[in-house]
Amino acid sequence: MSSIQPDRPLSLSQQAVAARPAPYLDGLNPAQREAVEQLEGPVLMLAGAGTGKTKALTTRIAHLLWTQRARPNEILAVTFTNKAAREMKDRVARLMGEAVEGMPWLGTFHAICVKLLRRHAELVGLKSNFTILDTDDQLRLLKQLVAAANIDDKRWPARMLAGIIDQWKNRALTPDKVPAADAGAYDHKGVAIYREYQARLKTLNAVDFGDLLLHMVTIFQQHEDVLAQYQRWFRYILVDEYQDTNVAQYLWLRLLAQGHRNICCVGDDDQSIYGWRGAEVGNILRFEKDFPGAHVVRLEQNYRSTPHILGAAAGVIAANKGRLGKTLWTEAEEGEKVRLIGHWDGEEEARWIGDELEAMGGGTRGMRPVGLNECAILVRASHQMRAFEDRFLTIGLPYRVIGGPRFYERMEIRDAMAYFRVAVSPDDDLAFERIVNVPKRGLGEKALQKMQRAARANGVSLFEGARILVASGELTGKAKGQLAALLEGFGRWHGGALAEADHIELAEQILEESGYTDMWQNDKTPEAPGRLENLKELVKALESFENLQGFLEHVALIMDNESEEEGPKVSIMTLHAAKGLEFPAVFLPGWEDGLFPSQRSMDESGVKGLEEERRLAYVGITRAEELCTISFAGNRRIYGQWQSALPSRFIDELPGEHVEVLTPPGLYGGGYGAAAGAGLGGAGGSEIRSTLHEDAARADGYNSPGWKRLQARAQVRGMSQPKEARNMVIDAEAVSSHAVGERVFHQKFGYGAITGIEGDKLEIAFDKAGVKKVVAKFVVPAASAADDIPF
DNA sequence: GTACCGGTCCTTTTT
DNA sequence: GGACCGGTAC
Repeated sequence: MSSIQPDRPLSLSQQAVAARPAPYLDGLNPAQREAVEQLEGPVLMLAGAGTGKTKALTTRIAHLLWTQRARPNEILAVTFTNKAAREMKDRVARLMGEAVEGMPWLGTFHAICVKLLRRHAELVGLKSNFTILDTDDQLRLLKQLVAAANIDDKRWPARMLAGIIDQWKNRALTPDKVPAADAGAYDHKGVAIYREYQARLKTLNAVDFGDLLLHMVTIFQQHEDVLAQYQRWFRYILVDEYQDTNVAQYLWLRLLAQGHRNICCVGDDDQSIYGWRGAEVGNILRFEKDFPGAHVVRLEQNYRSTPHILGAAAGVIAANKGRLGKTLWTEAEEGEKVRLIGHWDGEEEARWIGDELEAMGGGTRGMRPVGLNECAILVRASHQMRAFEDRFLTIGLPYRVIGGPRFYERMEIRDAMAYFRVAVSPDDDLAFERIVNVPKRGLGEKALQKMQRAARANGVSLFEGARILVASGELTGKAKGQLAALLEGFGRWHGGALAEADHIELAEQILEESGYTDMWQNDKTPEAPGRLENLKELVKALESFENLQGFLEHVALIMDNESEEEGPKVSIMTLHAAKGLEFPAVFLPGWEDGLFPSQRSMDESGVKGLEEERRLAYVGITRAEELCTISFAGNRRIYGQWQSALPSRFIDELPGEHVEVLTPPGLYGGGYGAAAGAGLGGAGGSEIRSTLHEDAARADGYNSPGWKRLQARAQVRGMSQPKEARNMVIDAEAVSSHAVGERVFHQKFGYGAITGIEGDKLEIAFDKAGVKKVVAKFVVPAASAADDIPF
C-alpha cells in the first residue's frame, strides 16, 4: 500500500529548537524526568492521581520531537476520550511553540482505527467509505435480526445481545473465535446472531464501534505486510489510561509495538473503574511480563491534594489486593481533615450539602471562600442526582450536570443527522428507516415492510425499494403521495450535497422542507422549544466544516458539544465522569452499603466487583484538592420504596487520623442513631465507627469536635441569615398576592407569567425555560426583581 | 396507525 | 418513581 505518505523534514525552526538544551525538562520532578527521558524500549509510567501524568506524557512527546527521534507523524499516541486527545494536542503544541505541525496519530483508539480502517477496509470486505453505526442503529439492526430469526425477543432482548456481542468484541473475538463455553452459555443463539449481525454489517458497508478495533486487529493478524508497515512507521507509541484498555486494544498495541518495543504506557491500576465495559486491569498488572526489561517509573508526588485527603484515600485503597502499589506524598500543608457526616435520609443530605455550598461561598471555618465553580458533588449512580437537582432548584442554587445525554444522543439531533445521512448517501438504510415516518407521514410498520420487501426482491437499498414501491402503485393514495414527496425531496437535497452547495443552507432547507422543524414547532410539550434550540445549535456546528459529509464523519466519533451558560455553578456528576478532574471542594454523598459499593456490582462480580467499587471510592476522594466531605443517609427512597441502609464499608476503611466526624448526637431526632447505630452497636472495630459510636453515646456530646464545628458553621451561616429572612417575607407576600396572569421572576428560570396556582405551587410559563411548577416562595413579582435575591 | 394502559426493570459509559 | 416496551382498544 502506498497510502502512507512520506513526511516533510523538520522545519528549520524545529531544528533550531532541537539543537538547544531542552528547557522544558527543568519543570519536572525526578520521576517525571525519568519518564520523559527514558525514550527507548518499553516504559510503564505508574502515575498516581494528581501526579502530573499528562505533563510527563506531553513532555515526553515534545522530547521525542525535539531530539528528532521522530517526526510528528511517526508518533502514535492513544487516548480513550476526545477530550483527553484534545488536551494532549494543546499541551504538546504549547510545549513546542508554533513550530510543530499537527500530530495526525494522536487521538482516541477509535479515531485512529477509523483512519487505518479506511485505508485497508477491503481486507475485511468493506468499502473505504463505510459508515459507523452508533448504539441506536446497532440495536435496531439486532432487533430486526432477532425478529427475522424467529427468536423469542423476551429471552433475547436486543439490548442484551448487543451487550454480549460488545463484550466479545472487547475481547477481540470474531464469531469464529468465540470459545465453545462462551457460546454455550448463550445457548449458541448469541453466536448465531453475532455471525448474522456481522454479515449484515458487511452488506450495509457499516461497522459498529467495537468493529473499529476488531477489524484492525484482524487485519494486523492476517496481513503481516500491513502490520510490518505500521510497525516501522510508528516509531514511538504512547498510551494514556492504560489500565482502561480492553483485550482488543491490548492486542492492537502489542502487535504494533512488537518490533521496536518503543511503547510507553501510562496508567494507574488504582483508578481502573471500567472493568464492566471490558477493561482489563490485568493488562497493566502484566506489563512487565509482556514487555520483559520494561522500565517502570512511579510518579508519586501529588500536586493536587492535602495530606489528609491523600491519607484517607490511601487508607481505603490499601484494602485492595494485588496492586502494583504506590505511595502518594505531597508537600502541601496539612489542611482540613476529610469530613464525615451521617443524615437521616437522602433529602436531608441534599439539604445539608446545599447549605454547605451556600456557606462556603462566604468562607467557613477559617477556610477561604470557595466558589460554586470550585465545588463538585460526585455520586455513584445518576439517579442520586435528582435529590440534589430538586433541592438546588428549590433554593435557587446554580448547578450543572455533567454527563447526561450528550448533545448528539438527543432524539432531535439524531433525527436531523439521519436526514443529513440520507441526503448524503441515499443508501443509508438505517438512517432512512429512522426518519421515513418522522414527522408522521402515514408510513407505518406496514408501509415500511412493503418497502423492505421491494428492496430485498430487487437487491437494492431501502431508498430504491421505496422508489420502486411508489412506481408500482402498490401503495394507496395518501401514503403514496407522502412517500413520493419525501423521495423527491431527498433527490433535490442529494443533488445539493453532490453539488457542494452551501451546506449550512442545505441543512436548513432539509429540516424545513421535510417538515421536521414544523413538527417541533407544532409540538406543545415543554421540551419542544429546547429541541428547536438544539437544532439551531446543530446547524451552527456545521459552520466549522466544509460540507455535510465531513460533518457526519466527524460527528460519528466526536461531538461533545456542551453549550455552557455563564456564571459559577456547582457540578454534579457520577464518579466515573469525574475521573481526571479535580475540584477544591468535593462532596461524596450516598456512602451506604448497597448503593456504594453497589450491591449489583458485588453480586455480579464478587470480590473483583467490590475492588472496582473501592477504586471508585479512591478516585472520588482523590478528586478533592482542599476539602472532601463524605456523607451517608440512614434512609433512602429507592424505586419509590423507603429503604434503610448501613454506612458504606468503605467508611470503615477511612483511617481515623484523617477524618473528622461531623455528625452531632441527637441532631436528627435520634434518627441517625437508629439507622446508623444499628450498624455500630457491635464491637465497633474501626476507629471511625468507635468515634461515631462515642458521639452517639455521649448524650451531652456538645464538646465533641463535630458538634463544635457544626455550631461554628451555624454561626457563619447566621450571617447569611438575612437572605433567608428576606425570602420568608417574600414568601408571605407571595402566597397572599400571586394571581394567574401575573408576571413573575425566578432566580433560575427568569421571567414568566403565572398560568396556574396549586396550594403553594405555581405553574408558570417562563419566557425562556418553558412551563414549570415552582414553589411560590422562590418567585417574586416581576417588578421587584430588580433588587435580585442574593443567593 | 395511533393512543392509552399495564407490566417490568432498574449502575457506572466512551467511542 | 418512572422510563420503556408490548399489547390491546379505538
